[in-house]
Amino acid sequence: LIDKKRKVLELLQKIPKGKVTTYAILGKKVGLHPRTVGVIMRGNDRPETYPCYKVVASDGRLGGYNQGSKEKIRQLENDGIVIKRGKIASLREKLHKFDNRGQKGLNDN
DNA sequence: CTCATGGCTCACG
DNA sequence: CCGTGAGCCATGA
Repeated sequence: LIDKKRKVLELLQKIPKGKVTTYAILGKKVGLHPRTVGVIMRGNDRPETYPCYKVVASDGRLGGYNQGSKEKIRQLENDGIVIKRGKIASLREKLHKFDNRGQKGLNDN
């Protein structure tokens, strides 16, 4: 378990600026379920070391934040992410793929 | 070990 | 598009 947790945290650090990811993606990446990822995030003792704010829900919702959703939004905006009504704008484009597989541009909103 | 929760997601209406 | 219910995993009491 610990290894997977660390893996998730490492993946967070791999996320380039201006990009985000979802709990589901991380969960699949490490072989865990989204919920577990969320729990790990909550239990993250080093939010400044691991940018857990870059993790959002599949729907593009911010989900929550141990330090407050407000803060999460600010962090995301600081990275260039645009928040629309509490949701990520063009999440599809902002999603960071940890693997170079078929990339296709799509837009929403 | 069992029970309850949580930064979730998906399937049905 | 939104509300509801069920699934599934880790953590803490």
